[in-house]
Amino acid sequence: MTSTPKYYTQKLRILASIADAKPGDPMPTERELASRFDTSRTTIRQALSELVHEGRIVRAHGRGTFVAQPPVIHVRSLTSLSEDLTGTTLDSVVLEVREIVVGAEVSGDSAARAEVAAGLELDSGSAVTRVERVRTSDGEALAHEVAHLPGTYPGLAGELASRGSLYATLRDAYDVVLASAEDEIGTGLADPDDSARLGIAVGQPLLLITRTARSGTGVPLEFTRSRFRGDRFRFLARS
Amino acid sequence: MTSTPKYYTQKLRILASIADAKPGDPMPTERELASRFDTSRTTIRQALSELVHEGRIVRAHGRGTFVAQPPVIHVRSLTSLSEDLTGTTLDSVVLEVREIVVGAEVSGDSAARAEVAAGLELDSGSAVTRVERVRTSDGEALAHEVAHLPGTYPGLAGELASRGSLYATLRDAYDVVLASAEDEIGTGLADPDDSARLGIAVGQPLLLITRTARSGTGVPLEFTRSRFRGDRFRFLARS
DNA sequence: CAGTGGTCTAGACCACACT
DNA sequence: GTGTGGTCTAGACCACTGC
Repeated sequence: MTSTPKYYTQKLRILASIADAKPGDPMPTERELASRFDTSRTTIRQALSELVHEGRIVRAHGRGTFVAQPPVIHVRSLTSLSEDLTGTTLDSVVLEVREIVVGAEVSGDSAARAEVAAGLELDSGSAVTRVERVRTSDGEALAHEVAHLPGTYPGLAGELASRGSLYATLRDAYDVVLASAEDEIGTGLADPDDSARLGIAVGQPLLLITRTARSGTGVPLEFTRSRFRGDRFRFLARS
Repeated sequence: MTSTPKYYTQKLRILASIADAKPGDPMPTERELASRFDTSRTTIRQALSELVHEGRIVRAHGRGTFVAQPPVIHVRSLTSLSEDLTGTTLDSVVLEVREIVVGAEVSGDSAARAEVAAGLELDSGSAVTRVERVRTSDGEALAHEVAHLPGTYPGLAGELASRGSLYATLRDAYDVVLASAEDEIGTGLADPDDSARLGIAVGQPLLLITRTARSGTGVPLEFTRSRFRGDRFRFLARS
């Protein structure tokens, strides 16, 4: 049997020490923990890093380390296809709405555009509307979401701003009704872009969700990639 | 803007160097990479750790580091409630089948038992059948799964052995039909137990899935907690 | 400015696999 | 034994926050 590494012992001790702490409570500093547990700061950081990955604590550069907030649970209902939340509200901030041409041999993110074309089952050169949003709850950024809709949606930015929900906007302003959806869910790690957009550390676990929604006749109407904070979010699928 | 850390630059360089490598191909050793990129082994390890978390490479203690296999996608179909897989087969190894009493004030895992009682909507003291399995694909351990079924199932271990699928066994041998299910999905980190059971490193990201399945009348018939390897697995939910 | 977390170093020793 | 990855140290400096 492998012996337990030191950092893991420290992790459990730290976990026990915050068992009845409230979200937002400050933790001892890394140097303080290192001296208290008579170990190196490196080892303490390894223990703290796992607790950060598990969503138990959060680190704030220059300010300190704090006990984390409990996770938000995102309910994805089958019958209504609406998005809902237990307890809190999931809002969104639109970063950009623009038209692009998919599958084209343009510089840069051509792989991403080919993927969108495949997801929407479109030919190269088709026009697609791209909607980039940050999903928030209580003012805290939880996810970065890029949706792609086949064709053009004149005035979409304005309609979205006044309605909030993308699905409600599609239904009410454009008569587009989604009948089924498929979500592929995996894990990933925050890169520097995620870090900046979501205010989390690089390397933090993410929940990656790729959604393809279709009409009643099976025509793809939406292809969306979402990157949710793994420490603050859970996904609920009903079937 | 924050400057890019050195380990992140190395990560991208390493990623580029294995762009056209095949799964299973050996990587240079950590010490070799450190000397080649003129940096410390610590920094190289930080870069490699992220690639491990992302499922791009795997580390084997004492043997070396290798390019990882592509992930397996688990399809969770709504209509049949059956479990299926794209490409490969998802098998299972039964570790244990036994009866327990939930919610009881016993030593140790009383919190877990209370949780099971709540999930199955049972009173404290009820009898429950506990089925512990390891899910495998191509002989590789992908997940650890603990299912709880209300009541007793005489001969379940034997029936399971001859049929394989838990749902098929419940339906064919016990006339238990599941009509709906709810999956709560989040991320987690491998602890030493996960590490031993799944053959992965402590701290590796996991996909945590808690499933509650019910009869047509809404009575809970199954409460299962699964811990899937995040680097080798994706979950597909249809609705 | 002082204090926090973030990165990096050079080196040591341990645990494990293979020969 | 040799070589691999796994853990740990003591210290340095950087980047950010808030006084």
